[in-house]
Amino acid sequence: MATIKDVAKEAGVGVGTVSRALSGNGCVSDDAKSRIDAAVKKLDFVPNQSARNLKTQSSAAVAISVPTVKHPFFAKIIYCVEDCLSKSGYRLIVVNSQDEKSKEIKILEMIRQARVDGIIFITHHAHEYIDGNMPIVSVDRHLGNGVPFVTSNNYDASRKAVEYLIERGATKIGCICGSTKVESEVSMRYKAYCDVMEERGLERYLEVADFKHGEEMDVTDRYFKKYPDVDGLFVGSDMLANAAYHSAMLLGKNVPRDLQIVGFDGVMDEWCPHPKLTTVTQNIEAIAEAAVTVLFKRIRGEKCENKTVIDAALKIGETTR
Amino acid sequence: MATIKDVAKEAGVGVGTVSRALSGNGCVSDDAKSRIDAAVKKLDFVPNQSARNLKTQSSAAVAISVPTVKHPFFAKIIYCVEDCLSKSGYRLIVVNSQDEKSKEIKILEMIRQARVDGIIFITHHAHEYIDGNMPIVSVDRHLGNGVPFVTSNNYDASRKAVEYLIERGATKIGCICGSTKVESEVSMRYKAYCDVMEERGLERYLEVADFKHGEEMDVTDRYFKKYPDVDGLFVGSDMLANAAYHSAMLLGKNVPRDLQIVGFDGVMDEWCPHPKLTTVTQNIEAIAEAAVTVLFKRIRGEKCENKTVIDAALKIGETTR
DNA sequence: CTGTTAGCGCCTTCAG
DNA sequence: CTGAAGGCGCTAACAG
Repeated sequence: MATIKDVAKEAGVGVGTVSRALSGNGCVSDDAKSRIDAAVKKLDFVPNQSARNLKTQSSAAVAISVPTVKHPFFAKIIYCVEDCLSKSGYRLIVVNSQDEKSKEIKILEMIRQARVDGIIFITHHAHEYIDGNMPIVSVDRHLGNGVPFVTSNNYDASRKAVEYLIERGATKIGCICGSTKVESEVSMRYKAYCDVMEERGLERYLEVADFKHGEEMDVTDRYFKKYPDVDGLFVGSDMLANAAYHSAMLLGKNVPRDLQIVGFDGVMDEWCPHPKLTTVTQNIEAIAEAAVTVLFKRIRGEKCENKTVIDAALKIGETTR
Repeated sequence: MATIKDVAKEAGVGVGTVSRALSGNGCVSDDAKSRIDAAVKKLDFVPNQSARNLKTQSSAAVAISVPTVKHPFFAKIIYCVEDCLSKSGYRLIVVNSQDEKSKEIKILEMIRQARVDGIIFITHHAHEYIDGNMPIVSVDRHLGNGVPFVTSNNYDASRKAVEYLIERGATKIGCICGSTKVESEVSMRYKAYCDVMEERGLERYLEVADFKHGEEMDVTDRYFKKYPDVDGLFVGSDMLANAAYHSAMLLGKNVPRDLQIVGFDGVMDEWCPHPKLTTVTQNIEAIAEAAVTVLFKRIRGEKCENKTVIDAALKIGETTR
């Protein structure tokens, strides 16, 4: 495999000139440049990234840690982040933490091993010793210690969702959300529900459920047993909303006639063509882009906003009237 | 940040000894070892992976290229591959080719830049200049030139699926499959259907559709318009089978009473809790594990089997009687 | 068993 | 604008 030295010899110049020509840092005469290009082509030269990394103390790679890729929301985040990074010549290393703290700690190690320049960290755990000085950004979670994060405007969007149910004539409005172990913007979703209910003097039918991926329909079945006659339901995620739809249908409820459902995320439509949920659609492309932008700032050591909010919009589907 | 040199000085030994102690190659006295351990701890030393990579000409990283992570099958493959690799201390770089050949070519470049030790390549395109000497393995695709690949026993499993429909009383049995641009094991799915139909002297209602992710229901709607009275349907993927289910239901067909459906993949249940498809379940954990095993052999330059077949089993759900 | 040494391939001053 | 030279941090071969 040819090295920069071979190219230099072939082109009849010094290695420094080749390096400058290839990296674009510093000036090189057109004459030298064209001879170098020819030599590169002739020798089929490709710069060795490891050597570059060692010298520049960076890796042109970013890691993302998610509980599991096997979840539509995370899959889409990863898709968008990768798309964004590849445009800047960066690579994305994906790690499934499987919600295990020990695996997440390994990921944190990667920063120190110079295997990655930064980390996008989506976790349910608290990590004491990470702080805002490290090249880390989170999504939807407060990792604390000044770690910047990107999130949708969960509270406002959720209020709109609940108010929409009222507007469409629902009178007994319930809410199901997943619980979160760390302080998360996601909890704003049921907070908004509670606030709206309180303001309107309406009774609450709230369930904050602790469940695993795959147990969604158990949760919704249980909910309908407990509150059989709600006619409006705001659900904290589309996976759960989809489960609620099927639970309700199997119980003989007609959606949206007997029960209207509004979800949150806007990711299910890619996987399940039916039903088309009325749902708060997060702008995941924008979230990913913002996360990458903030992360790059952190990598360069620049100051950056601690919290970035991306607008989410209510999208009307077939589960409301 | 401490280097191996600092550790050596602190421990009062040479750098070679430290290197041997840390990597485990070569013998080190217990005395030296304990002093080195202490120094490592005191200095909070972490070996620099870039330097290691440069020296060893490897990266302890593998890349996987898929059309999109936003597909349950690929998401699960990635999940399993990552799990497998992380146990061997390897990292996984994920690339969405978005079905674009140009992006795939970039990925191939990564190998040469020594950024990755190997590639798991899942593509719809032909790449002329890759061959069995490169550390590449594919899934379900014949990349040709001796590139090894891992696949389910598509043909046999599909035959069983079609025969199961017959067994359950279906008489007008149709089949919908996605088309593939390269020679792919996936085409065995409709080949099996055709063979069974032929052997039994039954008429075929086959549609090999060329469509994009997201257009599934267009395909199935069209299919039912063309063949309104099939009462058994073998579908080449779960995404499509799910779409067929919803298409049929919206047309007033009762599944499984009027129409029985068998899918292929076994991945939808994680994303959509309903309906529980009767489907040929691929053993993706085993596929991923085999792909990694074969890839490691290729990386070490060992000979390996060109084709690895993993058993897929028919799983009975609620879309057959 | 151990210290020393010579690079891995590249980038980046530094004189010219 | 350019060539030469000195590392980046680590491993592996070598002579003790």
